[in-house]
Amino acid sequence: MTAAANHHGRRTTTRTRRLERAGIRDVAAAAGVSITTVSDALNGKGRLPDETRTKVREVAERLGYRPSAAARTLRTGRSGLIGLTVTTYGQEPFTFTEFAYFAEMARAATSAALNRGYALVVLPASSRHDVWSNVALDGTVVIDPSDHDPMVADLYRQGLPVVSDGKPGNCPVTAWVDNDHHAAVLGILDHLAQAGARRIGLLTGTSTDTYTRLSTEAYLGWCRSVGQEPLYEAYPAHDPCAGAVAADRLLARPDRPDAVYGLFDPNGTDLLAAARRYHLRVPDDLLLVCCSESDVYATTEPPITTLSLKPRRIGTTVVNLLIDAIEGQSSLGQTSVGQTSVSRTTEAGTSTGDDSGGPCAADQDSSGQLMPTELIVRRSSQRRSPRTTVAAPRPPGES
Amino acid sequence: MTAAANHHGRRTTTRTRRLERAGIRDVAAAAGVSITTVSDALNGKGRLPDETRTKVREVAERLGYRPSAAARTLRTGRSGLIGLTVTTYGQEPFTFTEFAYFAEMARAATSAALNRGYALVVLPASSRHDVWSNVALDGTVVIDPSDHDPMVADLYRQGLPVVSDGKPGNCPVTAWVDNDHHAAVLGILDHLAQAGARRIGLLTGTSTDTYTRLSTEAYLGWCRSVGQEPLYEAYPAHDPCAGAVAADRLLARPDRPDAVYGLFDPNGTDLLAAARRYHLRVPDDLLLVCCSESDVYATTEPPITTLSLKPRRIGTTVVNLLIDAIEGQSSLGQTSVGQTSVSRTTEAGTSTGDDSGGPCAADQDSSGQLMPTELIVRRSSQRRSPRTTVAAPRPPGES
DNA sequence: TGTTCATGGAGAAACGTATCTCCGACGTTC
DNA sequence: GAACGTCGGAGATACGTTTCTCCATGAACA
Repeated sequence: MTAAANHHGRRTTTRTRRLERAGIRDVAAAAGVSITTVSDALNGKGRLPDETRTKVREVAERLGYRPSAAARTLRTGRSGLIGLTVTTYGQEPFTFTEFAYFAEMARAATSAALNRGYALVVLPASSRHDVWSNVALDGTVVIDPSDHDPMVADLYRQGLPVVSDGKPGNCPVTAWVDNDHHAAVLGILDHLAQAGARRIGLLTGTSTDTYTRLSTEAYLGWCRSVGQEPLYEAYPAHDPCAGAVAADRLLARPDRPDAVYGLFDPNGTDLLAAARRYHLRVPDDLLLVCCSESDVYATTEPPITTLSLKPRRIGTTVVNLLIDAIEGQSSLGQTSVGQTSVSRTTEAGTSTGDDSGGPCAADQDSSGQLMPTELIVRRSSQRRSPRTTVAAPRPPGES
Repeated sequence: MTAAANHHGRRTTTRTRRLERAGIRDVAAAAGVSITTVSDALNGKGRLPDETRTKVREVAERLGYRPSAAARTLRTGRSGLIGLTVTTYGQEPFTFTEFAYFAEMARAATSAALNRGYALVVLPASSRHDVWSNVALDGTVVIDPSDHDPMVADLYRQGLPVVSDGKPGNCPVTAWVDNDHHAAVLGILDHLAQAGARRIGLLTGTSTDTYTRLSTEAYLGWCRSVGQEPLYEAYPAHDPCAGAVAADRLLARPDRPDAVYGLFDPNGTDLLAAARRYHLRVPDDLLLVCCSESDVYATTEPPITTLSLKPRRIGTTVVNLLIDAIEGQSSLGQTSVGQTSVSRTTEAGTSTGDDSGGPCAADQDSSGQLMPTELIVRRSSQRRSPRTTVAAPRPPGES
């Protein structure tokens, strides 16, 4: 009678396991129903009376039944896992300069994924091929892919959705999200000019990623348009010491700028230290802005104006876009980003066009979103009234 | 002849797929060998002549064959995935105060896992049950588990190895790693006393995690042993503003301390700001130390002495311990941590003892490792010669 | 009394791999 | 020339699900 024994002849060694984890068969046997019924009851499918459902659930609970994720994945083709790929310098998983940005972004991405029932697995681009080809991914988020990124290409070729943070150079992606770096830099330069800057310098990087390239181009374009000689120093952004040196060089020039924008997180500190060395008062002699997600710049002396790329917003958007693609909802325009205001939307597409032959996802265009940035104005870029954008609750007794 | 057609009668609809990804069967058919041979050739198992191996590999490459991770996991019971669980405050995946610590630790853990062929999946403890029960994990790293953590208990009950960062309170784990918080605090207090401190204050937290508890206890014990009245302020560490307020309160006391140790990362900044408000010079009027992984304290004015918990070392050790457990190498003592010097090793065991009945891993004791910390001495805690431990290359022209 | 439906549920076929078992063929050796 | 070890590889099974198909049963209806 116990329907357990005659499972179609399979599982002849019924005795020898029994120690192992309970499977769906065991639940079915214990509940006196079929496997189908258990599956349906637990997953809320099929047509079953409530009593059957609750009974099956009880039995499953009692046996401590946990469905095998591997089996489910094998059957359904969905793993509920999305990759978070990050470019690397040297051995380390994430880049130094993008540290705060990345951490915030990853945090938001994790939250967003979780909210929709997915988990994130971190896969540095430099990891051994066998590692990330060994995990069943439903899709991948790529942070700042390099041109012709082999990993991205391989993933895409497998038919997996790929969404990138940072407008992709030359690799095909399902969608991308990026800040409006051009507008951001122009905004900062205008802000500095309005504060009285006559000669604005730039601290930039030597790498060829999108962020560095677009920002530098925007700066050069602005210089042309207002007729200012470009004043910039470029350094390898992944080297923390090189930043301090470059900042020093920039302020040591005979044609010293009276305002500087630094593209990378530590630049504020670097520039402040350099200014101190040359006895330049900030903001009186030198206006300062840098791009950073760190709030230490709220408490430096003086507090430094920063550009925030809003990594949380980016992370959330990227993940939601990816999951939309995974679940086949190509519902453009309702990204459910919350209160995000998208400043502008352009179309990208794999402009090379010839080898569009991705096995799947070939029907929807590779589209992108530009997200706005936020300038947090502090004393370092203002010569008059120190009016801050973010009104932090100030403890009493401030001088 | 083409052995493809008669696969035992299965796959009757051979025509209809063909669009999908190539499976091992397709490779076998194309290479004119059996599935077994393909599997063996690709995995370097079995007895096969080299020519067969290379031929199979060529065919597999040509077809773009990627083994199904899900199927492999189902068959072998190994997913190559390890969970990284982190406690949460509110909605966010990781805690605010542990931010830099966590980021560094996670980074090292990711590297270490990758080096051994595993990938990390981030699973906040607050995530929906269905999410993390839906991913096939080989084991889990838990950061600072709370007492009787239900998630940890559930994982452990499933027979999964669990290694915790932070000595676990009351939940059973396979192994744990923690800093020697007691020794660290005593070291700092001695250091401050040696620098001339007479009344050392503490900025601590109100939460009950191991770190906060052990550190506070060490402080209180030290006070007793030297006969000093305890001077401390506790605040909810997850609230960034509360830290600034608590720092202010501590320095506003009538029995104001002449040295303070802050347990959390932002405390250095908080205390510096508070000292400025009260016109206290650091280090002349007030000695300062805080626990932080951030290098911003190298460039504050003055630079602040910090205690580093060496999160990279912890992350590496934790992951290696976990993978050792997963792979059944209960080889204690050869953790392959690299150049790490373990200061002391104690034995913990699930001291409650009664329900040791984890289905697996029951043979090896739940053992722990204490790792040393590092005090990075800077100006804020020295009244005489500013001799730093880390000799950062200083740019020329420093005043 | 037969026909139709809705209900509740059982059977069995995949999903794609790893691996255990076994088999033929080909030297070797006594 | 028969027993035997080794090489190279094929067959088949199991991993634990989901899901498609289909069958009873009883009620409603003509």
